[in-house]
This record gives sequence, structure tokens and C-alpha cells, in this order.
Amino acid sequence: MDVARRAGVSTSTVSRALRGVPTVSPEARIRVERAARELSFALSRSASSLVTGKTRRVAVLTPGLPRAPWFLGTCLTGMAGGLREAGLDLLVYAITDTTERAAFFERLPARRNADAVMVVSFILTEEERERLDELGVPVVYVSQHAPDRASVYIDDVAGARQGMQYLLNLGHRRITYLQSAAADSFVWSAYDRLVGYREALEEAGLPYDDSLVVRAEYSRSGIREAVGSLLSLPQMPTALFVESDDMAFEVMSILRSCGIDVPGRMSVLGFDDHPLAESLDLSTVAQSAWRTGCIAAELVSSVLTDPSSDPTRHIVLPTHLIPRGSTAPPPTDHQAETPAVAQQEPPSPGRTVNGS
Amino acid sequence: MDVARRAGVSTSTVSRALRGVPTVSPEARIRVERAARELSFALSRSASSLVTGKTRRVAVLTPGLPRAPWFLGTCLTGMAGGLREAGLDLLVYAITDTTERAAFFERLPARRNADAVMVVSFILTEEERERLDELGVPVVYVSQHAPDRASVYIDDVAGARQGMQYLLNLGHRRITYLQSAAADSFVWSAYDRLVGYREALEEAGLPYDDSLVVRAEYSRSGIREAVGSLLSLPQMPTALFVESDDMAFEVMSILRSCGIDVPGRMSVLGFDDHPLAESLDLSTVAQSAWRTGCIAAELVSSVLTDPSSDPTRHIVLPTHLIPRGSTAPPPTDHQAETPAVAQQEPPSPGRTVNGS
DNA sequence: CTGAAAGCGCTTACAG
DNA sequence: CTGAAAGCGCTTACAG
Repeated sequence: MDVARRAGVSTSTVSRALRGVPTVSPEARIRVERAARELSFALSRSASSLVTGKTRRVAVLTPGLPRAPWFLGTCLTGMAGGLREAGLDLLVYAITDTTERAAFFERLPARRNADAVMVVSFILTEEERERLDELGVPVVYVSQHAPDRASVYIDDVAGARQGMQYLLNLGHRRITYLQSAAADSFVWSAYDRLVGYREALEEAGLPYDDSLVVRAEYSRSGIREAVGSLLSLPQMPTALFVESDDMAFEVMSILRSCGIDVPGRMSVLGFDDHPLAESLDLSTVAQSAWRTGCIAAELVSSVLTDPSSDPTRHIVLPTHLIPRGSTAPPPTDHQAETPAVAQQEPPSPGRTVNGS
Repeated sequence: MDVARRAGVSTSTVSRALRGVPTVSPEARIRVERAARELSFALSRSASSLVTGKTRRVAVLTPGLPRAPWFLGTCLTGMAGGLREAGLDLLVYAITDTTERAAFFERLPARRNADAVMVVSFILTEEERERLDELGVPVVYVSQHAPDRASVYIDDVAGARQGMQYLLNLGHRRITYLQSAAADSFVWSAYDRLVGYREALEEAGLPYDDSLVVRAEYSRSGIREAVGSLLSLPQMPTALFVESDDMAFEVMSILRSCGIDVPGRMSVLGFDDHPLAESLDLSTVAQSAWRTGCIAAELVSSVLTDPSSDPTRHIVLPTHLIPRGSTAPPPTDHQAETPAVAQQEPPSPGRTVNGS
């Protein structure tokens, strides 16, 4: 090493000084640091890795064509930031199609090239998860549940309850839950949010009405169709709780194009706090993609530095409601009020219980 | 190596077989490949790197808190995909604040740990660029111009002209260009788009009117103020060409909240083709973040494999116009038409030249 | 076409 | 507190 010669010490001492090992005399340490700076020296991680067996790198597995690129972009930078603090680098494996997917799990190129793996925006099969386990390094699932594996995700049940509670507090009684029909990703989220929806209804003593829970294809026409089914119900909902902000934007745009005022005639509540939610004045249940990435990185580095820590730990992050302009109390519908009740179909048992 | 023993050959032969070196007998190659598969063997890049001096890794420098996370997320996955085809891995360095930024350029942790560097969504100073040059590896600037360095970016001038031509073809004559006042990023883009705006006007024989080019703080209130200044002009524009879709969404939302119909009374045209542009029915000049990342990755790998290729090559990507529902012909303004012209202030020289 | 040997740049017992 | 020496897992002339 040139640094060693310049500092007048052995390479062993250079190595120790640079890594902050305490058993180095202050003078030696200073000389080494100066020499390193003067020569713009940076350790070769390859050489270090070869002897320590640690790469100081963490691989992250993502879809190559992310459905929510804003989430991925934000989460990745959160991860990279969190890892950098621990002196770890971030390696991205973006998997675009099924061929690549198969090849990745067949060859596992991350083997020996990363100290840990994170999986984000990507739902794996149980076989794929088992294959990752074979890598023999910690694996952390981000923004998703993975049974018996370390996971970082938001509390979808509580988030959905927060949103429902808010709508109920505004006075809404007929509230739709609109979810994506896409089963391929974020499956637990969708399920958990529905659980939260039902729990909130139950607590409020309101009946669960199947016709108010609709699934939409994740496309403009799919969402339009779902909105259509709601607008043609004998009794329209007064609020729509939408599974994601992305879909909620579309819902708002469709409603307004139909002349239905949001929030005057219909409240719309999203989930995520998309970067545009503020601009577009969408009320939403917020999660932080950045924080999720950051926390996941911290979990990885803690598992890496402290092998005694539970490698299957689950971290559940909170959500919070952000009220904006897309929600308001339900319209005081003059036709449907007291006198009109008789015109409706006879109240169902569920409703009378509540009304009495 | 266990693989060598299992295949009954030397490690030299294993190495050659696995790398596809031609001087290996077919039988040996087959035995090695089988053994490698059976043992789920993956090469240690660290060990390879140590001897070849190549890491087979490319570092990408990004802001830790990206302004346009969707762009970064899409671009990164495009990059990772493009690199993977060349057998290269992607390393992400996310730089959050000025301290980290200084530390990065002081220490250059990428040194000896990446074969090339890409810079995306990040405008560096000339000193920082020179520092990167000192790494002695190819550096590619993505989504930006960098003088005398390899760069991949869209043709902002042509894109702006496409957008203008479209608005002119619709019949608009008073067209605003609304740009962000933020000088910190995408500076060339903003400048080039303005050039395209002016060129298109000139070609159409229309005067350049300073009061129609407005800068807005990148915030809801900043944009509202800019829109206000346009709405209080003696003669309102009939179309707004907005520097980015992000801002255009906000503009549309503000206009509509003021009761100004888009596109009935005012057309709005964006730039980018943001993932939500289709949902929100925003006409826009499209660029592909994914393709940009992909092309940048290809440029990197071509420079890496063919050292004779020009290391300062610029690749300019095309844009294309996507007409949607936020643009329409200008309103046929009955009051302002022929008879009303006299009521306006006397035509300025610029206007008369045009009108005569 | 193949193998033995040297060596890439570090870290780590070990001896002092 | 420090240095000489061995060795991590590969690749690459070199000799055969």
C-alpha cells in the first residue's frame, strides 16, 4: 500500500487505523489518516470482503416496472440513506418479467454478493421465499407481511379504521370501500384495509353492506365501471374510501366529469399520501414510503450487527389521517330525509336496530 | 473449490468454463456446469474483482429526497434492467443533505467500488464534476446536459416546440409558458424548453410577450400566485404550457377551483407524461424515464466494453405529444372578437406587425 | 485443452 | 501498540 509507505507504518496498521480499531497509537492514526486523505485513498471493498466474508452490501429486489414508481423511488432512497449510516451499500436487482424472475431465483446472483436482502413492492411465492432463505443471509420484507420472516409494513387495519372513523365523524353512514381487483401485489394491504373497514362499521353499530364494497380493475375504464355500479345503487353512498390515492385521483376525476361535486355530493378518501395528494387536495390516510425504507434499512443493519436479534421481527409502522378538501359532511339530502324514508324499501333489520 | 472437485477438474478450468472462455472442452464444460448447478454455486464478485480490477458494478448518484420520485423510481429500474443485460449490478448512493454531499465528494466512496458512475436527478457543480472525473472511471449524466461528459437527455427544445405547435394548431395565439422558479435542478431543461417556446412563436410569426412567461415558486401558493397574475392580465392567455406535469396538475386544480373550465375556457398542456397524466386527462409532451435509464445503462456498458468509444457522447432522446382532454381550441370569445378590438388599449407595435 | 503457481489488496491471528 | 506472514477465492500468464 502506498498509504503505508507514506505514513511510515505497515499495512496492518493502516488497516487498523482506517477501520477505527482502538489498538492504534494516536500518532500512527493521524499519519495514516493524513496519508489516506492526500492520496484520496478508499478501501477496496472487494479485497476486504474476500477476507472478512462480508460484502457490506445489501441487495434489494424490486419489480422492473413498478406499479407505484413514486413509492419505490422514495422507499429506495430511504433505504439507501439508512444503510449508508451503517456503512452499507445498496444493490438493486430489478426484475422485469417472468423469465428474469425465474432466472433470478434459479441462479440467485445475490449469493455471496450481499450480506442481506430486502424485498420491496414485490410479492413472492412461498417457494421463492424459501429459495431466498437458502441464501443464508437475513431477508427483510418491506411494505408487506411475510410469515416467519422479518417484515416492515404499515398498520393497514388501524389505518383503514382511522379513515373510517373520520368519515363516520363527518356524519357519513353509507360508505363504500373501493379496492383494486389486482391480486398480484399488496394483497395483505388490501385484505387488512378491508378488515379495518368492517371493524369500524361494526364498532359504529352500522351493518356491513356487501353492495358497498366494490372491486375495480386497475384501469380508467375499470374504475369508471365500479363508480357506475355505485351511482346506480338504489341508495348511493355518500363517501368513497378508496384503497389507494392513485385510484382515488381517478375516482375524483370521474365523479367530477359526471357533474358530481366532490366533496359536496360525494366525499372521497384515499390511502397513501401520494406526492400529489396535497396538490390535488385529496384527503388520505398517510403512510411514509421514505420512513418505511429507512426503518427497513435499520432493521437490516441491526440484524447484521447483532446476530442475537430476532431475525423474524415484524415492525408495524403507524399511519395518520390527513384531512383535505375531498371530504366533507354528507349532503343534507332533502328528498331522502324524514318524509321520504317511507318511500324507500322497508328498512332492513340492521338499520332499524341502529335507528331505534 | 468444491465445484472443481465435484467436476473432477482444476479451479482454472472451472473459472474458464463459468466465464464462457472458449478454450474448454465440451465435456469439461458440461461437468462444471452441472456441478455448479448442483451446488448452487455463484461466483464471488469480490474475488473476481480483486484480480481483474473490475467490480462489474455501476454506481448511481441520486438525491436522497427526490423532487420527482416517480421519475427516479422509473429511471432506476430502467437502469438496473439495462445493466443486468450487460451483467452489471447497480449500486445506489442517495445523498440527502449538504453534509452528506460534501462527505461524498471528499471521500468518493465509489472509488474502486464501481466501474462507472451515473448521475441522475442531481445537478452537480463543475467542481463536483471534476472530482468525479478524478475517479478515473466513465461518468454518465442522466436527464441532464453535462459539458464535455457523456450525457443522456431528452430534446427539450424540440419537445417544447411540439407542444407549442399543437397549441398553435388548435388555434391558440396567446400562450403562456409557466416555469418553476426553482433554479437548483433541471436547469437546462427549463432553459431549453423556453427556447423551444420562443422558436415556435417566432416561426408562427407571433410576437414574444414577456408578460406571458411567468415563473412560479414550486408550491401550491406560488403556483396560485402565478395563475393569478395571468388571470389579471388585460388580455388573458387561452392556453398554459406548463414546465412539468406536476405543476400542470396543480394549475388545473387551481383553475377549476376558480370556476375556469379546462379546457373550455383555458387549455393546459404539461411536460413529462407523469404516471397520473392519463388518469387526470392531462395533455402533455411525453418523455420516458424508463427508456432514459435504460439507454444510459447501455451507454455505460458500451463505454465499458469498448474503450475506443467516445466517452463524452451525448444521446438525445425524442419526446412526443400526447393529446388528452385538458387541451381544446380556444373559446370563441364573442365580446373580445372583431368589434371589441377597438376597446382594448391601442395595439402594440409587435401586435400590429402581426396583424397587418 | 488443462493444471500448478503466482498474485490481486486487504484482514487477522500471532509473536513481539 | 506494531509488523511479518498467511490466506480469503478467484483469474491469468505460463508451461505442458
